[in-house]
Amino acid sequence: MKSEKLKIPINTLERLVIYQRLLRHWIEVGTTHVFSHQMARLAHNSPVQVRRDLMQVGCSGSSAKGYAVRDLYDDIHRILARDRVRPVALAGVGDFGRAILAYCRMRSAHLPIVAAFDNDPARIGRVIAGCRCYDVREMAPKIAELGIEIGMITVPSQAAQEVADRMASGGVKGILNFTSVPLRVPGEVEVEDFDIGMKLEKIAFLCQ
Amino acid sequence: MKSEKLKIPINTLERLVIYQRLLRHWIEVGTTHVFSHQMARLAHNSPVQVRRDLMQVGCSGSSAKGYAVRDLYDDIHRILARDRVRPVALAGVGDFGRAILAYCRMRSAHLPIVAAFDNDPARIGRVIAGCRCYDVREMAPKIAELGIEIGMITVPSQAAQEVADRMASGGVKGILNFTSVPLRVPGEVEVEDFDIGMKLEKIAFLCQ
DNA sequence: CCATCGCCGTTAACAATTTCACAACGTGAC
DNA sequence: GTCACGTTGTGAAATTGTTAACGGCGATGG
Repeated sequence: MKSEKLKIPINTLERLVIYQRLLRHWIEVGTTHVFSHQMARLAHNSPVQVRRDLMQVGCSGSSAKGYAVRDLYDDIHRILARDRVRPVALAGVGDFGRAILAYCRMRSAHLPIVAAFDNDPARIGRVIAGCRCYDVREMAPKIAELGIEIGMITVPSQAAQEVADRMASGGVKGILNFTSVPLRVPGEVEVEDFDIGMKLEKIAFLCQ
Repeated sequence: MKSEKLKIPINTLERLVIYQRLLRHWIEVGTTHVFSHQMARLAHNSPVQVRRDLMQVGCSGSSAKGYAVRDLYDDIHRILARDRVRPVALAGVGDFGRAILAYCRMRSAHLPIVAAFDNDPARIGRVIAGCRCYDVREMAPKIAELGIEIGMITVPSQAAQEVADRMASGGVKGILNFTSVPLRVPGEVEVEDFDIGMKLEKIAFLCQ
């Protein structure tokens, strides 16, 4: 399966990640083949959608057995990761930050959190959930030094913009923003907002 | 603005929530009017899109001053909330759960978290971040008793499905799933997955 | 008072995404 | 062998979402 120069629609991309998660589960359970309708049921979408997505990225199955779990997982992983490790930084080691650090330890290794930052002296210098915590003021040079490409922001709202500025000046390419503050960043930096409030409102609206 | 019988596309809905968040910020800052292009810049989309979204839900502004912040906020709020309070429950008071409890305390009151659940005796019976914590085994009756319509799941992965079952049997209409486990629920229950891993992969892909 | 300007509201064109419909294919039953 | 079945892969249609284009209106400044 060619993973080169594929223009993957944003929606398809999101679903691929979901499929990957499902596949990981099947690998653990020992399932070797799955049908599109099985994936669809767990991914909350339709079999055709699944087939179309997989077709779009060049994966194929057999009409008799469905898709080979292991192969499919590897293909998707290759597409998403492109065989590169991309170090991640996390700013703000509160409840949220700690939860994320813990969560990410269990994940596949191509997006490792290699540094945490905080402004609380009680945290600076310690290793939290397997990750060293630095002073937030060292952020820009550390990001450059460690080749960090992606930053996650889990600081209190008031500090969010300042932290984003530091990340941007350190040279990150993308920011995952967990605060509800709309960030202003240089044009070349991608921002993805991760807003609990939004999802809550969304599901409240959908199921009323 | 009539909030009745509007069929709002899912994408528009998501953007409305974003606009609402921006507006709340402007209210705090004391801004009374905004232009579509200002909203667009912070919402990471185009002025036309903003105007179209607002038109779609029947909000209007003036060409001279733009949109009245307060009115717009109220309109959007009315559309999203429909003048109903919809109690929410949270299962799993770990780091993640606590962070969410704290976060939601500051939010508008139509989606209040009225109960938390856990299986840790050290937490059961206590009030955490302003929210009473019950035994997870009481969940179904409590949900019915308190009229809870929406559940959030922040328990460890292994427990996710069991908790989802309890919620469904208690009669929730929607579930926000923070675990990376694909949930199986009765067809009438809406599930929204909130997956950090997915967002991380997405932004990693986008900014490479 | 009139000209100009910037922005809103709306329709129409355009692009994307999803769904439909069905051919092709492998498998298992008989 | 061959028939029936269930699944994949995919063009085409339908739906949905986005962008472009433009008339209109109120404000502002001569």
